[in-house]
Amino acid sequence: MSSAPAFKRLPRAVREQQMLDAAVKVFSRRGFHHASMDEIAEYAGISKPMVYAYLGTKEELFVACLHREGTRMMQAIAGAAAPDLPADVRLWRGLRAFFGFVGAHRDGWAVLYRQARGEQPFAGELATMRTRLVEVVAEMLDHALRAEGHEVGAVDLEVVAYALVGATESLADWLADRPEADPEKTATRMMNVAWLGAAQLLHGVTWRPPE
Amino acid sequence: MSSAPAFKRLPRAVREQQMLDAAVKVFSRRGFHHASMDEIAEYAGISKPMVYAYLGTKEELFVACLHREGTRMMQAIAGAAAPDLPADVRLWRGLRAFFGFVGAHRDGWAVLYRQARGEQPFAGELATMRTRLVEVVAEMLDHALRAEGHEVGAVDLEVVAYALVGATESLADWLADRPEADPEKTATRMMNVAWLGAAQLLHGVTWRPPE
Amino acid sequence: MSSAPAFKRLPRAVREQQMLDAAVKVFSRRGFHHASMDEIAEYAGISKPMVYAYLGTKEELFVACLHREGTRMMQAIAGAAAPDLPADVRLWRGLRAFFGFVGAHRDGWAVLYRQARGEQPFAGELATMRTRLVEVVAEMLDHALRAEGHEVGAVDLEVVAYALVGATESLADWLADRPEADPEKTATRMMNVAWLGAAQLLHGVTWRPPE
Amino acid sequence: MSSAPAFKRLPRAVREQQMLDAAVKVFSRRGFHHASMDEIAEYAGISKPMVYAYLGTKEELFVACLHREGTRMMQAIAGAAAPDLPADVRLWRGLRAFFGFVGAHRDGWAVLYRQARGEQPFAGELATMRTRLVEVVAEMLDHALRAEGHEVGAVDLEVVAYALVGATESLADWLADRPEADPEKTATRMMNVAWLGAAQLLHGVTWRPPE
DNA sequence: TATGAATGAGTATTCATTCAT
DNA sequence: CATGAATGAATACTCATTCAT
Repeated sequence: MSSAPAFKRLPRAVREQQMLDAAVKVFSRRGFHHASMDEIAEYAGISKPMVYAYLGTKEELFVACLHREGTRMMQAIAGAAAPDLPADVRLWRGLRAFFGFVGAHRDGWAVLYRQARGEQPFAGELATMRTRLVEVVAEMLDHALRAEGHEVGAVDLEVVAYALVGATESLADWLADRPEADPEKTATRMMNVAWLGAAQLLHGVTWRPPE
Repeated sequence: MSSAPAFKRLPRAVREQQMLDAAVKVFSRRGFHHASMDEIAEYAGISKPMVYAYLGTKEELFVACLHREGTRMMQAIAGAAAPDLPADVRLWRGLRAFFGFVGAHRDGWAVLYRQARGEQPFAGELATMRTRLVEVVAEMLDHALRAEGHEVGAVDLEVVAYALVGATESLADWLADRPEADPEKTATRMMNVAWLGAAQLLHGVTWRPPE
Repeated sequence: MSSAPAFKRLPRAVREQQMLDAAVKVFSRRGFHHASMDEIAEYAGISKPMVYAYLGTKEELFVACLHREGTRMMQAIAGAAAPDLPADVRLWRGLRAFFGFVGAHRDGWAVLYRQARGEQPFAGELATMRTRLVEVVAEMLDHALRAEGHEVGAVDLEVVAYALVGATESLADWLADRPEADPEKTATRMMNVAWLGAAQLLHGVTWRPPE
Repeated sequence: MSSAPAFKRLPRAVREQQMLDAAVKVFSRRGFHHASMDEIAEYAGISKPMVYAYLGTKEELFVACLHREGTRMMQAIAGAAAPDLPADVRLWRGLRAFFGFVGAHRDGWAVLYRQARGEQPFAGELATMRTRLVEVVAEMLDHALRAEGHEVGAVDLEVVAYALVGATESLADWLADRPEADPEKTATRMMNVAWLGAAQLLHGVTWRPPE
């Protein structure tokens, strides 16, 4: 008698998470534009006005999804790569955590992120997220380079970090599209590309355009 | 009566190019979904039914744009990287051509491509395009590796090529967003990342996950 | 065979008038907010997108109605009150034309106007229309006053004109709500109030329509 | 524990007045349709269900506002124009009180009234209010006419009263829209129009407020 | 009494797409 | 070949109103 159907009149915080869960699912499946607020609400087992009341417009909802998933991912990475480890170990653990996360949430961050890149309204949120990633990577590289006695311009560092992040994103896509692929192996491959390249840079080896 | 204005009744091929020009502009500016067929037709100075008659539905039109721009880009690269050159030179020339192209057409391929990545309907076309790129890169690497006496699994090669392509795409975005940036310098940076990494691989150096 | 159903594929100008007719009817019946674009379109025998294509948003449509009806009314008045007549004759003819118009279009201008007064978005259009009326009246009064050697401040004139216009509007409402009432008689009564004033009436002075 | 904040659990009558205050403010600012019950409740510092419990639906709430403000206005007028004074003095005092009231509550009665005129659901309430005004005016005129030995038909009287009320409403709007305007002056102008009529004004006759 | 949670129903607006001429 | 006219279908968003606690 006292345990009435537990899914009615839930507190706001709970409902918000349910809605975000549903939204992530639907946005992932359909894409931002083909996802309808109706479907999201229905999927969340709630009526549309609640979604608007709690999470705002469709764009805001998408940003909220992106934000939550992005934060989770960053936490996964941060939890894996302690800042007092050597750069290569940090990079490896970070990559492993990243690909592990992407592999474990194949309809989460990677898909939303991919979609957001095509839409101007999300440029701001995206820039923020990518900047956080790039900063982490750049800081890692910078750290290592200084330890070896090298100095690199900020722009150079940023660009290299961008390249690494891009490569990683690309492999994340590759992984997200291949359910049978192994995240750990993918991370290893990425590490090969990233680190063997970076290691050279660390030792002062630089490629120059011919002539 | 008989001397009608010279810009009417153009041959079909010319008209199509005009439409594609308009479509590329509008898709770039607004994004796929926010671009309206009305605007595209108006921008092309033609009526909407003509667009449909010549180039089909909106999706087909977008694919046509993507295709044309992609082909142009591939040609620019192919024209720069002759297959009989050494791998590093080919890679460098290819990258330089690529970034030069992206820099010169800042509202062309890179933007369309970025948008297409978020939309499922274009997955096929995209896969085709990326595959062509990946194949070129993979073939380049394979060539070089065999010359050095190494053998690499197909999947590994594909993944590394993916990573390189992803890194390159990422820097293309970086470049497309920064009008003041120099394509050639960006190409050099990318080459540093790609080649110094790849070169190690060529020499059989491989990174292994610890323990 | 050649006289196909005449109400298809009509030229724009015709359709626009049909739409305006329908919109005036529906807005009058339901009021601005309770009128739905659906109903207007259906009433006009056309699909909704056409309404948007030709007349714009709901607000713009309402303004267009207001404008058309207002212009018609002003023309009716202007056609009746030639500027070279004495002020009282002009006033009388103007009033008669006005009430005649309102009486003849009981779901037209007066109703729309009444509705518009309550909604802020129409303040601009309303001000314009009322200003035109007030100007006509004020000019008439000023004309007459100067002829008598008097001079009155602009504000005073404006206020008096406002009062007259207000009184007239009020009677227009009164008339619009009473199908059985006689416009001409109403005009006469208004003329009495406006021209003679209550005090005169109290003393048994009464204005009579000429001949 | 027992000394709860003193502004909770107020007696019903007080709460109702608070709500009405809030509602009048919001309705005035936004207009009937654009005002939301949410905003009203928030503005009143109370939850929505309370508003419904105390004052009923949105329409009923609006009517209640209209009613309260109208009653206040009528009291202001009635308090100023004692029935044993001569007609012109009563009219003058009534007008002065009316414009004074409108000027002092620029977001009260006049605005609500203006809005109500456009909406059919309020026709009844409006008619009642206007009728009360018209009756007062008509009675005043009738009184005076009989004193002078004249007799006028009921309809004529009603129409004249309507015209006067309409003129007054119009000037009330004029005043409500012009924060810098002086209510007393406006009343004087109205009195001139009402009492003397345009013809008198043309001949230089002017009414002056007594004393 | 008082409220946070919840919703049904309605509506403006847009857009790809197709006839009829 | 070329176009103005026309529409079906979809969708974001709002709001008055009511339960369950």
